[in-house]
Amino acid sequence: MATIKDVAKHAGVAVSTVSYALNGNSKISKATRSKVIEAAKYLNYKKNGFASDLKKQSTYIIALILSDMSGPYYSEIIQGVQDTTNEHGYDLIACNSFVGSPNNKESTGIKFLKEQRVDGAIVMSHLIPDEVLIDAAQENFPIVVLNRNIESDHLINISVDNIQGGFNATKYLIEQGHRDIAFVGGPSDTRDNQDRITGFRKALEMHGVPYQPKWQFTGQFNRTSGYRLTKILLAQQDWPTAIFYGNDEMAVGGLKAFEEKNIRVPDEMSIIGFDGIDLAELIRPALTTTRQPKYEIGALCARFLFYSLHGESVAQHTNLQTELIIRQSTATFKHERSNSLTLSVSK
Amino acid sequence: MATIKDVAKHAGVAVSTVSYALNGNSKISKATRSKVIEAAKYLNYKKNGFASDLKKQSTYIIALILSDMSGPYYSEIIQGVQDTTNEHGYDLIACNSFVGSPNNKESTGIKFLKEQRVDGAIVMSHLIPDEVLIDAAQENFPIVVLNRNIESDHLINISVDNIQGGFNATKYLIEQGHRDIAFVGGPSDTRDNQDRITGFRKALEMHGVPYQPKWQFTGQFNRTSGYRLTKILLAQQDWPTAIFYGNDEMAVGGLKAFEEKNIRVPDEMSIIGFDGIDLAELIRPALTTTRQPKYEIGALCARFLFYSLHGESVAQHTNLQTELIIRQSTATFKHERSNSLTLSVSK
DNA sequence: TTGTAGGCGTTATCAT
DNA sequence: ATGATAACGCCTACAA
Repeated sequence: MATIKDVAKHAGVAVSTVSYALNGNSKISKATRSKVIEAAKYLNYKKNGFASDLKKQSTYIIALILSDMSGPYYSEIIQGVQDTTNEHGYDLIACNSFVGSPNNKESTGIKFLKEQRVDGAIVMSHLIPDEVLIDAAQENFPIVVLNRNIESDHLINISVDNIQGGFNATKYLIEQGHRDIAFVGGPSDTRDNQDRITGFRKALEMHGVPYQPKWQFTGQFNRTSGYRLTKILLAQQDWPTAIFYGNDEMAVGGLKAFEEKNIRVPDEMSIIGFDGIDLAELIRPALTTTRQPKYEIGALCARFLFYSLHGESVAQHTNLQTELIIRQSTATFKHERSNSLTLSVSK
Repeated sequence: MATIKDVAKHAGVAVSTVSYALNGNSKISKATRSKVIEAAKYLNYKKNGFASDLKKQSTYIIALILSDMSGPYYSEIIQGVQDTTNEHGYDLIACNSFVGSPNNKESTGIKFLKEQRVDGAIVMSHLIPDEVLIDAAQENFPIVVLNRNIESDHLINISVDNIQGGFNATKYLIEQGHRDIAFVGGPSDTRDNQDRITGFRKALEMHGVPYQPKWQFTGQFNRTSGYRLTKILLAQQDWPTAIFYGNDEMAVGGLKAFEEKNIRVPDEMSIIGFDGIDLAELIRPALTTTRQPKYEIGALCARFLFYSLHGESVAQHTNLQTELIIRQSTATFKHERSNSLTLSVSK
């Protein structure tokens, strides 16, 4: 690999001259510049990014840390981050934070955070422990975290009001006449899920509907898990008349389980999701859900990061509201259904 | 930011001792090591990744360069790349290659490629010019490219047989009795699209079905474009009985257009997509499509990159086959339909 | 077992 | 306008 020195030698000029010429400094004469450029081309010279970063102490890159780069949920959020990052002339890289390697290596996300290989980070994954974030965040290395609650300098919290979202969704179900409502959710150690449950139970309580532990399920935030848990639920003796799924993906999985059992949604069972992913409106029946302002979340995370990077002060906590979107997967509860359900169980 | 020197000073040892201690070199005594670790913790020392990379001349990171990180199409491919990368103990970062910045800056992808900020790259975006790839690829910097055909050292081509895929899909449509088949595709300057058209026309020709330029449409590989082009197609006087969409997303967009016009798929119109994304089987009617082995593509790209990185020889070109998946969006052509269509046009 | 010192490839300061 | 040179922070012979 040719270095700047080689180019200098080849062009018969000093190293510094090459650096100036290649970086477009105006004090280099036209003749020298073209001589340098030619030599660089001839030697197939490419600047070494690390050396440059090391010297300059900044990269103009920010990292987006996800729990799994391949998830569909992030799609729209990434769009928001991407656009904003671009607007500000920064580069964006995404890395994941899962720990799957055999050698028990740290995840890429943690590595980037610890070694400060970027100018700042947006963390959307819960797989990064709070302490790592707290001691990575610095004056010149701000971090934006989604859906947490960390009180620390240079750490900016952006959250979605999952409690309110869970509350409204449940309230809607109750208003539709449902009193037997199951909650089929994601991992119990994630704040998102906890908050949605909190909202769920709050709504139940406020409307005098008893909470039934037998109808609370815990799994993963994906389709397969939604499918499996629904099958388990259906294997139980008595069924709810409505199900609140922890997210849309789980609801889609649930839908498949109902299809297989020939249970009609929403006539025999109302279901509601969470997130408002694209798929929710494309599937049939179109899914009633709680929309998170995903693009805005992404854009806001990036904006706040840049504000902080530029020394402007930013609110430590920002809470975004959700919106209930009523589609075709929910219906008002009509009493007769209860029987038909019991019937289909017994056969 | 504390450096290794500060830690050395604080711990009362030499710089090299700190380096050894922190990197787990066995020749450091236990006492010294813990002294060093404590000092590091106290000063909140973090190794500077760039300095380290600069010295070591390798990063154990590979870059995945996409045209747009937020696209749903890549989801499964990324999974494959991710798993394989992990298996090999490398880190993976994703960056995009679109040029949207105001200052006409190079895309992040190109920057990473040129400055070799990683140990190797997988390029899935057509926004990176061939020449950039050709002169970025080096002995110690292999590049795997998807769906191109570049003959150059250290450049590994992995392609999906889009011609065969397009051919089989079209053949199937013809076998179902269709003779009036439209092609609603993506950008005409992408190889994927060109190849699918080639396959399409080859099948037409081979079965003696005339090719109709009026039924060939060019747009973008996304839902909106599929929707719009379909509306345009429907605004034309005569309709085909089947449509071959350039990809599944476009077909989904088309489906919406049909729904709006109350045209029943597949009874009145057969449609077929390409790719085999998740959505294709979830939507109603479930989409007949040509499945690309997406996970395998991702995994293979990563594997080949590592082989090359480890000095093993790799085939310069690999061609992966597709598979036709017949679902509910296609039906055999029955003659009467032709009339009912003309009827619905006139009203 | 620990310390010294040179160098990775750039950039930026200061002379010339 | 150009050149010499000292950092940037880390790693690693080699010496002690």
